[in-house]
Amino acid sequence: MGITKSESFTTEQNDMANLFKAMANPARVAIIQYLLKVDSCICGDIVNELPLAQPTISQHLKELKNANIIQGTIEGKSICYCLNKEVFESIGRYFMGMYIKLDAKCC
Amino acid sequence: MGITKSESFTTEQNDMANLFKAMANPARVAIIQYLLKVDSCICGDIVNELPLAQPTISQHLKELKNANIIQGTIEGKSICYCLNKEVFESIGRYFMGMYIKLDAKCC
DNA sequence: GGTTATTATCGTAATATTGCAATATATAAA
DNA sequence: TTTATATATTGCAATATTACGATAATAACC
Repeated sequence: MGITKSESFTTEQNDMANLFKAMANPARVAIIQYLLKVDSCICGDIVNELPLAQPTISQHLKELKNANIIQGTIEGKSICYCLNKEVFESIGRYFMGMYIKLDAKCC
Repeated sequence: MGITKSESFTTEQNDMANLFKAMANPARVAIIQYLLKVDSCICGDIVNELPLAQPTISQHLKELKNANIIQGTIEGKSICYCLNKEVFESIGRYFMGMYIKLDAKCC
């Protein structure tokens, strides 16, 4: 179908899936990496950094914002974007927690 | 289009995006959580655990295998699945690394 | 007011994903 | 060899995603 049976799964499972979905695109990975590289707010030069048209990037930024991965504040006629530190901490803990729990008692 | 311009991005960016894509579905999140919960190899009762048809689950397992998130070994007439510990460690480190790098010098 | 620069939205085409019924394959047991 | 059980593959319909041109909205500047 292309329709995921979200109602069959827990809210937590759907939330995790949506968070991963927000990062499941190379353009959005590139945006995140760029924001990490400059290590500060970026006011309006993301479009020049990526090989995609402006509406496309605007759409990707919107999805990252919806997922709470970045935040944008209006600054004059441009918008300043930066990464949401807490999200990365919680994702990191999620995976490190899994790693620690896993005993690798595998076949 | 629905087609991502993969060729415009680095191999690393595409690899990360593909890894997230493999986890960007509640059914696949549920499979991972189930394998984590039982904390051992599961030989053939995944289909009974999820509210999806057998071909659908088979397909999800295939995608998780392709992403190297799980591995499956044939055991008689069923297949034993378990999580790939290293993947979770490296994803965890990736995010914790981002968290540490981020100075939160945000607007 | 008008102009310019920046970002957002709309509409749409191309492609991808999801889910399942039907069927195929594989292995064990009888 | 036949039968039962477990998993994979195929084919397809419904829906989602990606990208972009055209256009709108917003805000600074003159």
